Amino acid sequence: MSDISKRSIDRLSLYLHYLRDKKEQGIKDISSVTIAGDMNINAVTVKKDLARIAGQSGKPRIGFDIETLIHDIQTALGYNKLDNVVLVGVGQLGHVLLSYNGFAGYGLNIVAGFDTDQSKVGTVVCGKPIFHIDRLADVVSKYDVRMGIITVPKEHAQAAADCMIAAGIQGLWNFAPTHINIPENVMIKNEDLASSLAILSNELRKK
Amino acid sequence: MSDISKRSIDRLSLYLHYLRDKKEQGIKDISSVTIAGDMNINAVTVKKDLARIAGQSGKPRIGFDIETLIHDIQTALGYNKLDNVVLVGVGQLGHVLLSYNGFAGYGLNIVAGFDTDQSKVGTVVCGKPIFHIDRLADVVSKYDVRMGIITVPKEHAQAAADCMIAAGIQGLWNFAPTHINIPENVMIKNEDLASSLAILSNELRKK
DNA sequence: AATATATCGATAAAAAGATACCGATAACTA
DNA sequence: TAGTTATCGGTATCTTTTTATCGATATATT
Repeated sequence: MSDISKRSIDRLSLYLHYLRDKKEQGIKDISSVTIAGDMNINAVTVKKDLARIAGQSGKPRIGFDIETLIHDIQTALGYNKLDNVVLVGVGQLGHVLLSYNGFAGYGLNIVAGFDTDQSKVGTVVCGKPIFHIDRLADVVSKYDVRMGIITVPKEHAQAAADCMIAAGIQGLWNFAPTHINIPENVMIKNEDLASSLAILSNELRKK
Repeated sequence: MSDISKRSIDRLSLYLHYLRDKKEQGIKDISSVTIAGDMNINAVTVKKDLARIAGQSGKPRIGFDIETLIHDIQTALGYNKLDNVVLVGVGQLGHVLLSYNGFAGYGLNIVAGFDTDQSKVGTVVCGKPIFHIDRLADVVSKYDVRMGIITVPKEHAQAAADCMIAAGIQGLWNFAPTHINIPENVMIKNEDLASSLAILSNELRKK
């Protein structure tokens, strides 16, 4: 159940957006071929992706029940359970993420922000308290936090990561544009806007 | 030269961060095996990635000259030429991207922001003028813009994309969490934070 | 009720990507 | 100067992912 490829996860996420749109339009059922056509993805790929995660099996001449399918994808992507996470680095980007109310829809609950700047400590951003980094371990154990978001300047990214790992965090979501060393048992996902951009730019140049 | 795989581009971007760190530490040369070891990537993969884009060939027992390698990666990723882009949707996230000075280092120059909100039109964010969306086509043709960033609320994402495509933009970088329909000849890169998160969360669950 | 058709899901083939192996080469060492 | 060693780069293999093909099935149509 857990061995979904990264590309498949990426696509599932796209299907989800697409299906929610369709549902809002009042459409009840949809076929994999229709999805594939609208999204410019090979139909068999779509079928494979859906077959792996769908509880229902699609009906010939009808397709899949959209509502059930949305639920299945959400479950597969982990959006239906709630994970507590913390955020370290309450700068501009940190603010944006703290303020983004949509995360709950993705099974993510930011319990608190952390910083070393005393002028930020004690404030509240969008209902989330900002603590000094010293209190990280407390919060992590209290709220059973497994994931942490890094939005500090790149000079402090390694130190922030070390703090979080010491506090018991197992998964890092890194927005700082730098390489971070982590032990084997910790996962990291680098959110590198520049590389996304490079991919787009590269595709564009091919034309 | 242009047919670098997406995964390779992703990795090249990581190498770049890593190599810049090493350069700052005063290190002159580095071997692919060292890079691979530090980054937990297979050594052959690193060699292949570098071989494809490096102008120099690495020297036995020394490795690659870091400075040259950095330059080669930047060239391969398109960071050494400057592309003009526009941004549509001057909300919170739009502000962050407009304010981010690091883009220049990635060959990206945001020439202007666009919005429909009259209270925003005419203002300047971080040196970049905000225009009404009606003026998009003018700016695109004047500055030879090929790429556009979408940071509008998801309800308006399709309309924004249509505007940009009509204005002649060929590549879209979409931050709105929704599916966008585009013609065949236009490229789109969906920047889906939720799916990144799902990938991390999924890896975490495997353990 | 019988037939036609759209769709699914499974199996097979093809393509892409990652990994292993090995000879060649240039720097280090004695 | 000669031998040793670390590293590169190319070829071959293996794995993963995508795409193609085909029979089965449920729905719609006549």
